Amino acid sequence: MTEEDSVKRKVKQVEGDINEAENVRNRVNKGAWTAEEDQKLAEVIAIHGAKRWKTIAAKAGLNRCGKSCRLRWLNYLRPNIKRGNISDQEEDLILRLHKLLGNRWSLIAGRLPGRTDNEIKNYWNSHLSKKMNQHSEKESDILKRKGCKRKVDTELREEETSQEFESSSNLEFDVDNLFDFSNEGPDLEWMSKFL
DNA sequence: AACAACCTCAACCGCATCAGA
DNA sequence: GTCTGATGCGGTTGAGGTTGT
Repeated sequence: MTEEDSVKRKVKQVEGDINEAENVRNRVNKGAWTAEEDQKLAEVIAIHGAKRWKTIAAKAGLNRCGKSCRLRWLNYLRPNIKRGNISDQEEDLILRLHKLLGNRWSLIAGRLPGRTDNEIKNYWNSHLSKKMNQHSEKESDILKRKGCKRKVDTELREEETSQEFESSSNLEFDVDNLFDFSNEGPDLEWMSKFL
């Protein structure tokens, strides 16, 4: 694609965004969903399937944009959604997958049945990122003081905490299944080969 | 009791990519 | 090959709840 094409595309996208923004200002509902909206959306999806979100929004008589309907369905209304209480095993899985994949939340979520990318992203940002920071701080602290002949009690305790963190990661799960990326498309084939 | 600070999570936004005409 | 609308993704925001002072 030439630079000119890319500029044209950009302009179109901006125009589209402006239109969407105007729509939003004029008529589209925003903010928290009501039980009534949820029900309407679920009914329409049951009939027409979870695709053509703009049409679904219109058919349901919701003053919502398609994007909003899609998000609501995927993160809240979809069947088999697990809510709350991420288990230790799930947390461990998230930590490992994040180490491997980075912030590719949808891929990570794909390995955690019933969990959404949004939920995992939120959980990471509110719980795990802090935990990781604390963990790495402890590690660097110990490294700094490695010259000391004797470890003081507190340092030992910190090491124990660190070991607890590591050992809590030794929960059981199907590694082969977890790290089988063969169905994720060509961009992750390298990972399958690598593993 | 009142207020501020902090935390959580649902929802929105902007952009990239896909798919069909 | 190009255009355009639809979809998917990750980052960000903000309302509401909780905790601390």
